[in-house]
Amino acid sequence: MVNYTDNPATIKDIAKRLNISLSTVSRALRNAPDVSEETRQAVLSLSQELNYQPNRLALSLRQNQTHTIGVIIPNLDYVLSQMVRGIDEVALEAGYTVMVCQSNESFGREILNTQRLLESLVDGFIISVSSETKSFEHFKKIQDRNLPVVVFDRITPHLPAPSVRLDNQAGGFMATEHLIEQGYKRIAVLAGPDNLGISNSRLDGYKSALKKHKIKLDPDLILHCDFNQDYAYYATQELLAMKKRPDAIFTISDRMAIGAMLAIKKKGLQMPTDIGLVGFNNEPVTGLVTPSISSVEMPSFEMGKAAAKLFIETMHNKESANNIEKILPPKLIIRESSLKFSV
Amino acid sequence: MVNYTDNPATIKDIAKRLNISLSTVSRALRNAPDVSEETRQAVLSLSQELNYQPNRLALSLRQNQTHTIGVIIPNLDYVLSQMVRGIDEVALEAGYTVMVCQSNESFGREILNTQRLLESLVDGFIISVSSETKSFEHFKKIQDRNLPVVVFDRITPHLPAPSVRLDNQAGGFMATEHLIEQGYKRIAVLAGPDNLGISNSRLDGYKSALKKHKIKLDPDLILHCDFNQDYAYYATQELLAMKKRPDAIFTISDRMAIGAMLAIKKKGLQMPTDIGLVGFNNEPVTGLVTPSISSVEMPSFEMGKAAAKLFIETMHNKESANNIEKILPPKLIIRESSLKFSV
DNA sequence: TTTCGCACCGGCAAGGTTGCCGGTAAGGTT
DNA sequence: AACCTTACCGGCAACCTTGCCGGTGCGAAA
Repeated sequence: MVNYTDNPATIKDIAKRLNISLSTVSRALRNAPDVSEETRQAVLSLSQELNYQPNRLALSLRQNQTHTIGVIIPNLDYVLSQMVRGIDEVALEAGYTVMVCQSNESFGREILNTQRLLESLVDGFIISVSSETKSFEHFKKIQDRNLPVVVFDRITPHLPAPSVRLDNQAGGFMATEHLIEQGYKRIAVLAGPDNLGISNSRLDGYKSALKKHKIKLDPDLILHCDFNQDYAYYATQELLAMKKRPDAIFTISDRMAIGAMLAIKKKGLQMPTDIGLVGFNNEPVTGLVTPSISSVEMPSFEMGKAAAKLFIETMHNKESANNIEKILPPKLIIRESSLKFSV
Repeated sequence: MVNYTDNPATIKDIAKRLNISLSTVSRALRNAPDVSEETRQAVLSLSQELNYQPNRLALSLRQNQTHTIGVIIPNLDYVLSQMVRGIDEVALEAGYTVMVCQSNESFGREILNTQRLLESLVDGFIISVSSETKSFEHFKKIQDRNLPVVVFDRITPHLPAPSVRLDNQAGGFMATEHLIEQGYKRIAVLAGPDNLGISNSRLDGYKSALKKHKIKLDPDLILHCDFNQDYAYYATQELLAMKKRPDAIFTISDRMAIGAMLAIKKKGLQMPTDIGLVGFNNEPVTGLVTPSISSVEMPSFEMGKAAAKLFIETMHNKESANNIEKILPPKLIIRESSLKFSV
């Protein structure tokens, strides 16, 4: 016996066919009490026969929640793809659907995205902010509506919320200390935009490694540039043109490391002998280029899972979890670009 | 003057405050006729003051459409990320929101995803099928409900629907012909799983290039393996261990090209002199490794946009557009791995 | 016999929006 | 004076589901 109508069956159809009320059918389907075993069985079997599926729209309208999470991310590069996969994984498990919006690192687009997701009545947000973002008014709207927010990866003090992030300082520290231990003396940094916490933390790690090893900080060796291969290329050319050029470069991302590598090669310098290089993120490409590039690995997939888990927790007890901050450890992957001596 | 309640304002609130009926407010907001200019202005200004935003849930329930597109893709690698960005772009413009689900190349997961998206009452689907998928029952459910479907990239005759794809045969052809013109005689292919149309088309292109240049097809030179770097690595080792080993390899994806490259290097052979190599997709990594790898470029971002546009069209006149098939041209990017003579 | 408790069930309203229809008043037409 | 048009507006139902409350009938206890 099949569905009689084109439209999906509703509770009403079942009620009519069984000559009982809507309420009873509803109760039967939800395993609520106040239904005799007999009618429950009848309802259940008929609902199967009609291939009944509850209408999520009506349910959401009634219960005022959509079981949907809005995810805003700056792009879909390697790292973020992994994170999204992690979020997806956990969300699916918990019965949530995910709406992913890319801001493309654009402030205006990010505003538009939040707008759209708010209109879609998502139950909350998981956010990694765009590098362009310096004002946070659009996110306040979210919290005004009392919706849970979890920030991850790129966090910022301007958006207080439970967060999941890498221990970026530790990452910067281990990259720098590694270079120091390999005998490099003048270590430059290609940092990101200076409003980006993620970049500044890695920079802090760099600084504290220098401090620990009693190396004087040279401000000329710190360059802020866009999170981008081309900018890094030009910035590196500048670095290499200095009178006392650096003998190692730590870049805040692998994209930038690639840019640096290209500039170094163009200049005719050899890694690791003439100059050392360490990147960040451990994208697969770092292991494939020649020389292979050392990089700080972050557990992206795990971070995504952690963010989604934290979101679900925050969802379930809104107040308590407000100051939670999950910090995951990085791991240095040493490759040819920085390995003067074997370890 | 601010919102008086915690909850977002509804049409009801406006009606009450202005002492008019819900219907009138609704009409005023939708710029429908039958509203005096005076009351319309009153409604509009009050709705701004209260920061009224229509409740999409109620709207969707009423109008039986959610303005949401379900997107199912096998993963979020470089190419698919670009495509998703293209889809996003067009969908946003057209007032649609996108729900992206990754099947992770898993058949079971793909079923689950369609299930979930159907429950979410998406207005239709944009699909690129998993490589594992050999049965298509789960997609039939979609078409049973008369929802529009557009397939892209990985299309299959088992799922008839308007489609957007690369001219894969042309891609395979130009890659192969290029190798032939460079003087390679024994050209091997690393193909994907043999149920994957995308792979078979590229293979067809390979075959017709051989035919055109009167080169006998050697079945031993065609290897099917998983779409995956490691498998390609082992497959290439096999190829290189043959008595009469191939002097060029065309791989159906860049991932596989990387695997092949590693195997070639391990064996101590030189590209392009000892052996030529051409990949597919033109992922950025192909331009960064040494030697850089020639690859067939596909306009991923444009394909995503085209898919979304086609979806919207299909949406608007359900019947007519059923047999549309948009085919985009590939472009060969020649790099060191296959360039014996300059062009 | 009355009262109570229990097991089961139905009606109504609400959630926010729109489509359809009917209604009113003012003005114009025959 | 009777009728029609026009411009505007409100009521009701529907989309689908659930929560609350108010039943009904029956057996058991007082």
